[in-house]
Amino acid sequence: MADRRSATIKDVAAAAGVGIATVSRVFSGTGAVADATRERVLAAARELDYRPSALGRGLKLRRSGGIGLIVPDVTDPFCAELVAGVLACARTLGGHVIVDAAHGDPEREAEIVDRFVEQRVDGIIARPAGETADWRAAARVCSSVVFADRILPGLAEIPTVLADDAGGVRSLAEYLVGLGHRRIAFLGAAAPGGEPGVRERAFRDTLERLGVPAEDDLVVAARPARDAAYAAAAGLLQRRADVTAVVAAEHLLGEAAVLVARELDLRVPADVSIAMVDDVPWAELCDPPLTAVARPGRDIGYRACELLLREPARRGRGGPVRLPTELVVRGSCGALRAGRR
Amino acid sequence: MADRRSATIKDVAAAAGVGIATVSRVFSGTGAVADATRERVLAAARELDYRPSALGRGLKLRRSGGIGLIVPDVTDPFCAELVAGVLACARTLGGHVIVDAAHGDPEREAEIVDRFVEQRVDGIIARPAGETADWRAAARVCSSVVFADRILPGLAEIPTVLADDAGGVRSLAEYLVGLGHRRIAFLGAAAPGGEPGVRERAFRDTLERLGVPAEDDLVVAARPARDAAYAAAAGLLQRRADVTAVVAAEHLLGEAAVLVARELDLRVPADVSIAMVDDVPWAELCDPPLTAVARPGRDIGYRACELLLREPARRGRGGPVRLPTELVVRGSCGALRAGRR
DNA sequence: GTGAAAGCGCTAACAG
DNA sequence: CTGTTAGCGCTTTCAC
Repeated sequence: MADRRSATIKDVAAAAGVGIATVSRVFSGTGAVADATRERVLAAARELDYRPSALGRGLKLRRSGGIGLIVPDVTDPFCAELVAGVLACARTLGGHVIVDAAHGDPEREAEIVDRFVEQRVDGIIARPAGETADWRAAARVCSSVVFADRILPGLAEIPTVLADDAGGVRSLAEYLVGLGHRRIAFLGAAAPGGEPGVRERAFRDTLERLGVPAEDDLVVAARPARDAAYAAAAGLLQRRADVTAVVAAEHLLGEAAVLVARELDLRVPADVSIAMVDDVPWAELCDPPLTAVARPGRDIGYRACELLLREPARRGRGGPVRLPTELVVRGSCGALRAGRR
Repeated sequence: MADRRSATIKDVAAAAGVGIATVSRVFSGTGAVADATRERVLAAARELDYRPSALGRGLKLRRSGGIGLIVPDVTDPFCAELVAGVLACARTLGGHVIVDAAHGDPEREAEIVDRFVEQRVDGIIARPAGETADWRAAARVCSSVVFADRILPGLAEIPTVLADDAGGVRSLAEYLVGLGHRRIAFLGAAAPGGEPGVRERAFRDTLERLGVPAEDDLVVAARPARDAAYAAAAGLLQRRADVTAVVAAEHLLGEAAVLVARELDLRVPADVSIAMVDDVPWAELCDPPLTAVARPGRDIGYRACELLLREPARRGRGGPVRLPTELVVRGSCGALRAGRR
């Protein structure tokens, strides 16, 4: 009880009067051990407060049993869901998760990957910031890699789990057009958030398909930061007072739109309809509650982890896994009536 | 390049024509190595794509260089901030962070602690769910423990970093009384969120000090879940139509209050003022924007990590570290006018 | 400065 | 069924 350092397998073996291999068998669940012996070992272990060392085991097995997870920012609601999904899956599969945030910086991301490799993680899940990190080497040397929520152009061979962002934006656009809107603006992310350009392309394609002009002037891109988002939204709404609806490609942009509309004394949805991608928890707290496309962050994380740990075979076959989104209609979009604004 | 298994220190030593000890010295920064030799080693390592194994090093050093972090739920905004703070600090100190969520379940928490001990983490930071886990053993056997945002009655000797919740609630109460409110309700958490009862006590004390009656009937407790929070808020506001202000002890309760007020067609703040603890990102998106007490989640995490890794000496001395909160006044509280409601 | 050797705690043959 | 043995990759005396 007052041992300076914790008991080892050797101590337990001695105390139980067995060989260390037997103790190992008891704790690793490998091989067969007589019930009586097992009891004796367990008793000795309990007595000594023995904890098998994952370090020793890991060294022998040359894997740590952990997985590395890289997200841009753990405080982003979507990322947090992603993390939660990975944790949930890892738990059922008996692995632990090392988490780190790259904050969109490819250099930093590369460092994190390096560190994960040193830790000999069993695999890495990342919402990648860029191609600086040596993903291929990471996947090859000691672990496999799965991307989540973002596909990297040059690394198509890395298995990936995505939300069907295109489908989400499409349903948003169809919904607004269905309400009668014709001058619909799109607030997109400049540095890609999701497959680069996918959302914007889906927006344009859908409008075109429905015979609504997608004016270039109504499609703006902002850096994914609070101030930039606000600036973009304000610029748009002031420049084009005739827009009747805006689609925001991510929650920061949606928030900016709400704030700007309030600032400009535009009523939502009477003066302008607002809808966005990402059904953050506060969407229903807004007044009016915000119509949004829910992306399954948790499922993406869970699935990515499953892919990594459980289905190494199926990885990457047939392109990225794409999970469905869901349009959640609330009160922030209204039917267009003639003569508005 | 096509090695089946990654290069070891031995491979590098051979390739560089030196002993493994020298390679070790180069990579661990220990001891002195001639510049020429170092270059040779580095070159060989680069050639072989060598990554020192944290497993081997950890085994030798009997510590993994990582820390374990336990929160109730990574998707909770406050917890997410806490995690971000720990990550930030760990990064500067060169450690990695294993994260897991206990979801308020002491059993699960105990399992996580066990697992962390097996991993031989250098320390554990927890927003503890309960006393089931053997915190003392964890602190003794192989790592130290620091609590964050919650103090455990029976474990006062564990160093702890807290927000000044009492101060936060006090400022909220003072603010509302200052606006003229006299019938102020308190929505508290039944299962403790923060030091048990601290917020409620601060609320009652403050009112009393200011000569305002704190009616028991106006102080209600809800389980920290969405539905329970809503039920509690609805019950309160319907039962006592005469309350003019409500203080919510955490963001779930504040949100519930907002929703219920809207449901009941109460205008905020004209009919009822609402303020809450926890300045979540969407507080300013509400209409009207919510007055709230900001708790420094990130700082708490950072400080806890610092305490764990950098200042083992100062730990626990002089009671818990208590970080200040800040009252953020927005538009959800108004001055009481005679004859309201 | 540098190398040889002895483990750190554990698992996996291989004998018995 | 169980014990013995040989490492897994690294750090660290201790000589040279």
